[in-house]
Amino acid sequence: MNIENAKSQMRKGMLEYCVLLLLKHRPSYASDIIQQLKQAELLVVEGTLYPLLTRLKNDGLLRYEWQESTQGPPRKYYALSTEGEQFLEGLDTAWTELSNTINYLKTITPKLLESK
Amino acid sequence: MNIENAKSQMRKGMLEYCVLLLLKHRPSYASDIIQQLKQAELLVVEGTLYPLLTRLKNDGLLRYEWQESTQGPPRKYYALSTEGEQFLEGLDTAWTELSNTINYLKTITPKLLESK
DNA sequence: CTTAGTACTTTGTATTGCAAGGTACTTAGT
DNA sequence: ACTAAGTACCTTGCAATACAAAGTACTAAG
Repeated sequence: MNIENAKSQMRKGMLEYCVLLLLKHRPSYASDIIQQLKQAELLVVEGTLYPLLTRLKNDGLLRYEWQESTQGPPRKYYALSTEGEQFLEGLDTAWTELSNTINYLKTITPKLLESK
Repeated sequence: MNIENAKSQMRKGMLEYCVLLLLKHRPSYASDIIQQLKQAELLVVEGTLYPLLTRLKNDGLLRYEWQESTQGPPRKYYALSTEGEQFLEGLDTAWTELSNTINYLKTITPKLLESK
């Protein structure tokens, strides 16, 4: 067990939320999403993102359309469906609840954190 | 894909963090931990927690000692090791970073949230 | 026509949450 | 004694998913 593995585990589930947040902002294609998440300091790789996008599309939360690129092969631009927007609202709630829970747990153990 | 599964995925990785936070507060045994997390509205079941505690112990992050109970069988009280405390600090950092990332992603998409 | 760049996809592995079932100790009732 | 109920710990099998690695395909430049 190392801290990197723990971070990776923390990202689990959050990735789905982050990707939907980004796509709500604007439709994007996979490589673009990876770059945007990188800017937000969330490292994701292709082998993670492509299956995730396919899953979300198969669940009806996303749709996509091909668009020509001025450079290189065509791109698959993903965007939220109506159902995807509703789902995202559910995730917003879940995130708020989880965030509150953890902050609550942190408040009951402030002593040791300050004693450093 | 349903929202419950998504929530479950979100909890992944966070559970480890939450359990360590609780054990920093005070040494506890498994059933007690489940009750405490329930109070914090984080539902965890035995089949999840016992393997997790065993993992953390095998990784040297926790230690335990048996204690007699006035009612029922003896209990395994888990507590953080020195290494566990350091690990927890790493998770604190990871949590803060992840939290900041998501809040940042939320700030770039405020429009649609307000348009409801 | 080869090379580099970009983009999409798939396969195999490891981790881990969870449902379900099992073991064992203690106490109370018959 | 024996049984039932309560508490606590543990294990097995399955499903979801992050990730590394390797593969396919299109475009542009030399």
